[in-house]
Amino acid sequence: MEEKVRVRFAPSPTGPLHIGGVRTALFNYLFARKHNGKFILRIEDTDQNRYVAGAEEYIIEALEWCGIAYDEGPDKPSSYGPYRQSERKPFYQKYAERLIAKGYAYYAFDTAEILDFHRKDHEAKGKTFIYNWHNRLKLTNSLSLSAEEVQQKLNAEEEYVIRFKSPQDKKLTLHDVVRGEITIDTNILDDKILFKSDGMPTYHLANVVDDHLMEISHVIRGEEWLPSLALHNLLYDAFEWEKPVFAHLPLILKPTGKGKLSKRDGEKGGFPIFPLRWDTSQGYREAGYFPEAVVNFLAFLGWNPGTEQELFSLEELIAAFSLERVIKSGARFDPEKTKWYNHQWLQRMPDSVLAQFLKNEAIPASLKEDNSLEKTISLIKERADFPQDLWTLGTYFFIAPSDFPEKAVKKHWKEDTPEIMQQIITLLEAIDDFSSTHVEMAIKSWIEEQGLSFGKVMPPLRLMIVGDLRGPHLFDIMTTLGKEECISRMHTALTRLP
RNA sequence: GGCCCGUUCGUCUAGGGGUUAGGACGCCAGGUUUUCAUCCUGGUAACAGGGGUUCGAUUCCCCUACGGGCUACCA
Repeated sequence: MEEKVRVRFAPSPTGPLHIGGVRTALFNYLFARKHNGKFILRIEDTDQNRYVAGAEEYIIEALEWCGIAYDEGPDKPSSYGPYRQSERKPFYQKYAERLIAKGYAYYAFDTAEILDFHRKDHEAKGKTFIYNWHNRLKLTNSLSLSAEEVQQKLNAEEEYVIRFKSPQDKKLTLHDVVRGEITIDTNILDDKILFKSDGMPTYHLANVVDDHLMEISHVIRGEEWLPSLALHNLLYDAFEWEKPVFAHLPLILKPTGKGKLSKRDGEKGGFPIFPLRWDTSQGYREAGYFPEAVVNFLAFLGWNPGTEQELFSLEELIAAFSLERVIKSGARFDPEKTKWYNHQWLQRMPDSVLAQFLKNEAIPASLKEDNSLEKTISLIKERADFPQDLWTLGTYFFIAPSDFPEKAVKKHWKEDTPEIMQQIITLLEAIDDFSSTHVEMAIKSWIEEQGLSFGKVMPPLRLMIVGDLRGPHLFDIMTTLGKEECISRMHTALTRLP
């Protein structure tokens, strides 16, 4: 019998979600769906100073665009709510005090200035200031002061924080699905602040309390949280709560250089870092990526199915996903490969969908009624990475060429070319069945009859029809354009070329 | 600095005591397309270093190096 799976994605609304965050959400989502569990969105807005307006909406919109649907969240309430930590304040106060009552936490009255002084002082001596067992009695807190003094300060409404009393001389064995066992000496832990002087909890308290209250079974989060795992374990033990299973995901690293992927890298490397536009940074959506492609390449950053299949729909990912196959080491982000994924997904899109894109985004209004759109797309989509490429790659299907590249003209437009093309026009005019194979047959046999070379005819013909030496099979283009248009283009070209 | 985590082609990765160390992206070459791109075929390229353990280590252990994270009244 499988335990009930409940997982959460818990972003902080301090700005737009970047693709690293989307990846974390995705893995949680995949895991939940795989095990018929619930996926929860929880907004961790306990830092009032860093709150950014619009960030929560952005997160929700981004997840929706990616197809990562959550079962519970700020806009999808259930009995486990509310789903914004700012709306859960009473819980944290209560549990922080419970910890104090049990002797696992204490009030501390040290000011930011005094702590800062200690830190700098230690640093100057080449040491590190850690607020914990070896100096907590020398500082101002409810362990060093008498009960009367503490009560006096509390009554006077002096500012205080609540700190966790980290144990001394203990070896902790922590468990992580991705990394196995991790051992920690509690003596190097500091007495982390659980409850801030502004009445809000810190991440550590809020996270553990909420995960418990929301009955989270698996905590799947980024590796940056690994150092906090000891504290979180200790907290669960102090509350006498059952711990969830932990899985720490490897970080996504910069394409080049040092460190984890950041907003700057996108600007530098010319690739999106956010799923959707934020301020002046365009997102994957605006850059022409399909959500399917984004999800696909994100899934392969830090995970793989162990088979050689690389193209996965969301449904296929759900079926294939497992935490055991998550990779331990950080993954360098490769913007080139994201293009390849998009190319692959574009090939899988129905022509009707791509046609709609062209209609909406690219084609000038005057040309929108062209009914050969889908046919055109089937001819050019295989060379496109992005929907917008369909327009740049196939403009000539809609607009007759007016310029002809000098280099190509010089190479292929000879003295006798106009005469030959004139005869081709005559030939085309006589063709009734203007299908690709038929036109091809007619022209090819004519070339042979005349004893001409293909090289003398085909390149200039392409030049006249397309306006360049590129594009799909010429006879397919001609059929799509139709007899009249082809002949008209040839006449135009004859007047403009020497 | 301290603590924790990690290290297979340039990149994402498979593998795992005995393998020609496999795939994908990129790059290069050939083929197809009398074009360009796509596509197909082929090629390039890796077990960080040093000690152990072992008949045998890329695989297990230790050390070093390197990389990453954390070290806030931020998450």
